[in-house]
This record gives sequence, C-alpha cells and structure tokens, in this order.
Amino acid sequence: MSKEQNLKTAALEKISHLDYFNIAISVDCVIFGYDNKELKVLLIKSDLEEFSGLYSLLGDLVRPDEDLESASYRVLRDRTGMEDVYLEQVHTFGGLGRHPSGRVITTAYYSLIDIKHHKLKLNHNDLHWHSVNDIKELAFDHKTILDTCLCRLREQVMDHPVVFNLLPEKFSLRELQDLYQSILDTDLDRRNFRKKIAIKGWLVDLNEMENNVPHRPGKLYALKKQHHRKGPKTLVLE
Amino acid sequence: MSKEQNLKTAALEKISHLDYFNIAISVDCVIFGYDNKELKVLLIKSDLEEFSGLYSLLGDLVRPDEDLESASYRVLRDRTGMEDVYLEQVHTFGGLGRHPSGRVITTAYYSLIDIKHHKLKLNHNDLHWHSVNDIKELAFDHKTILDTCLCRLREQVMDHPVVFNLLPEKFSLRELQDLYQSILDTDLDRRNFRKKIAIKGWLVDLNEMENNVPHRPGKLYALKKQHHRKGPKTLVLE
DNA sequence: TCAAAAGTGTTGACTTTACACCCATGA
DNA sequence: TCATGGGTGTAAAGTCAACACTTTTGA
Repeated sequence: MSKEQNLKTAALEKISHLDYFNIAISVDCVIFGYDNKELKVLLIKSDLEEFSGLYSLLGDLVRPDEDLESASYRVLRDRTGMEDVYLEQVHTFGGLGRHPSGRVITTAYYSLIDIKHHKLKLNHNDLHWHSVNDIKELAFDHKTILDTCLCRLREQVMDHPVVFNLLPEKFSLRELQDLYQSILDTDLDRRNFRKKIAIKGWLVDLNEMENNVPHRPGKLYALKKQHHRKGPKTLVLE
Repeated sequence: MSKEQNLKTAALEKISHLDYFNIAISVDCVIFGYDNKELKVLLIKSDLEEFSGLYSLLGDLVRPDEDLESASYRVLRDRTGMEDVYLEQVHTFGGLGRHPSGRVITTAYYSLIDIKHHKLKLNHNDLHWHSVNDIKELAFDHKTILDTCLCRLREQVMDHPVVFNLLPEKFSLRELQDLYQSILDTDLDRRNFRKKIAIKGWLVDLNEMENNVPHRPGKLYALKKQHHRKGPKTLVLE
C-alpha cells in the first residue's frame, strides 16, 4: 500500500510489470461430441513424462498477440479442422502446483461440435474421443476442469439452445431427447420433453422424415437460424 | 502441429514457455456493498495518466507464488482490511488492447461485504463507494467487468444465500427485501417475498426486535450457520 | 404379425402471483 | 391521531409430473 499520489504513466507502470512476467497463461478446451448415445470428450495422450500414460484436454499457451477466445479457436481449429464452433468460457484455474514445468494459469472453455464433421483430421498423435462417463483420471487438474465444464453444460442445456451444436443439422425429436438424456444422465418423459421443447420455440419443422430407421420414421427438425450462435447468450442487464 | 512423438520432460517444455512469459496476469475485484438502500461498489481513482479522472476496480498483478484466489483475497484485505469475505470468480478478460501498458489478462471476482465493517481503513487514496446505478464509465474495460459481475450476482441471489454478506449479522425482513430490490432493481411483493424466503429455510428467528426505528419494530433474523460460506456453492455432479 | 418407436392430452400437485386489512410503535 | 411499516391468507393462473393408447414402418 504505497502512498505515492502522483499519476504514473502506462510506460512507467510497465517496468513494474516486468517483475511478474514469469507466469504463463494457457487455454484448455473441453471439446464435447455426441455419438452412439453417449457424450464424448476429445482427449490427447499427454506428452509430458510426468503424466505418461494419462490423457489430457487440448490446450496451448496463449500467444502475446491473440486474445483468449482466439487462442481457444486456434486450438479447436488445429485439432479438429473445424471453424465456427460453439465455445464458451467457463473458469480460470490458477493453482500453484497445477503444472509441473512452472506456473501456468489456464482458462477453460467448453466447446460443442458435431462429431461426424471432423473425422478425417488427425487420428495420428493419440487424439481420441472418450466417453465422459468413463473418465476417471486425467493429466494435470484436467479432471476437475472437465467436471466443471460438464456441470456448466448441464446448467445451460434447458435454458439455452446450445446442444444443437452436437447434432447434425437435421435431427428427430428422439435423437434430441437421447442427447439430453446423455448430458443430464437421467431419463426424460417423452411427452413432457416434447411439450417443453415445443414451448421454447427453438425448432423449425422441416416437413421431412427420417429414413433408414428400422421403425416408424419421425419428423425431422432443425434449429431456427436466429438461434444459431457461436458464443454464449449475450448478457442482458436490467 | 509438429509430430515429434517422443515424450518431453517438464524441464524441456519449460524452455518453450519462456517465449510466452510476457503476458501479465491480474485479478480485479468487484467489491459490492450495500448502504442507504443502494447497491454500491468500491472504486479507486485510476493512477494511470491514460485514464486520468476515471475510477477503476481494485486489482493487482498476481504474484508468482500465489494462486488467483489468494491474490483476490490479498487485494480485498489490503483495501478493506477485511478477512473472510465472500468471493467468487466470474470471468477472465483477455482482450489485446485492454491495458495500455501491455498485455494484461485479468480474472474478475465479485465480493460481498458489509459496508459498515470496513469503514476506518483507507479513506485516503481516492477509494470510495459508488452507487452501482450511477456508474457510466470506468477505466480500462472495468465497466464491462462490473456489468458482468452484477449480472452474475443477480443470477445467484434467489438460489443461493449470498446476499447476507452485505448485511449486518442481524437484520429484519424489510431490510432484506430492500436489499433484494436494490440488487434486482425491481419491486417485490412483501407477502410473497416473505413466503419465498421462509421456504428456503436460510434464516433463524432470533426472537429479537429492531429498535430505534420510527415505526413498529420488526423481528430480527440471522443467516443459519450452515449457510455461512466464503466461496460459491460447491459444484455437485450427478 | 411382431418389434420398435412416433405421436398425442388430461389430471392432480404444486408453484406463483395478485391483492387488503388490522396492528404496533414513535413522533 | 397520524404516519410508517409489521404481519398475515386466499383465490386464480400457470407450471410441472405422471401416465397409456393408437399408429406407422421395416423386418
């Protein structure tokens, strides 16, 4: 609590910042996908000796010339080849011991992508989809980060039209309900679920039918254009 | 996307980190108080020439040997002299141009304190309480940070017993209702409000009465011990 | 004709809102 | 005696949860 009352210039203050330029900042992306009625997350085998054999989230250090969102999008683009994905900041983890090679503070984002749309890219370097429910341990504090992001996702799904990023453009209400059940890890009543979704007004009826299903085909729906969105709901005050 | 498949040691990776050790990280605290039926926030006159005349939130660079929460608590302790305050991380702001003296990424916390309990400390260095509703402009991106934190506070108040940190230990239901009205910026029906609060079961009836009020005194209540909490609700999965 | 899922409404329980009167106190 | 807020209940509207049968398709 120094008491110099005169104004500092930004240039002067910069000098004192230098003392603190030894903390690195990274982003970590919890990239969710959905396949075979299971919520998945994209993980890579850790390349750190300390975590040999463990998987970790996809992340990278933030570069001096990019903001946090850009860094997250870069990680996503590099790893999945996808642009225009849904991405939302969740929490920043800054514990002292969280990275063995030094002080690294990381900002966690979760992302929702249609697992079918990336496929081709990078099945090399031990990049794989893992069922969220099967994950017991991850490198660093990544299990905590995953849990935190999953928790946030669950909080959002009923109030915001986000999960559609996990589905192909056209989908049936059954597929949508299965997805909700996977995310929330509960069973939902079919009639009540359909009513609830109908009331939200998120969907447009395509007047098309499923095909190649071994039972009565259902109608296909799509998310209304106005609800397509990469980022989170914009904050509304008042 | 290099393809070296051999494991790096943490020591080796550290070298590549050095390239990125030129981003500083700070915390900024949105310290809310409540007085005279208004929600207040603690601000300090900016000591940067670039923002001469503007106020800013209280923040500081994160030191290499402290985690983010510790840094926030340090800021709070230094500025208000209070320990054991309620503190919750809200969002991390990492835009490129947000700080004139260089790249500074900041993690925002909001805090709730009983405005009566700090008083003494630091009325020097242009530290003052400002009515949240009157704030039009702040230094840096601090207006955005304030708005984001206010929004988060509003989302939390009805579901979590947090606002009691803004009140003295003993309070009447009228005081509590006034506080909610200030935060939410709406009028609430008295009977419905009391019912809603009663159902939550957060309060204990102290069997004491207000005094020194120029009207019929009301009963005094306190938050039940089990709901006292410094941090946010712990995340509950499953 | 069977198996699988589509599609569709109603009832009761509960929650939320709107609303008005008498009471206790200090000035 | 007046002004101020304390304290209280009910009815109507809306929301939520539980629940079953008929239909369509492919195998």
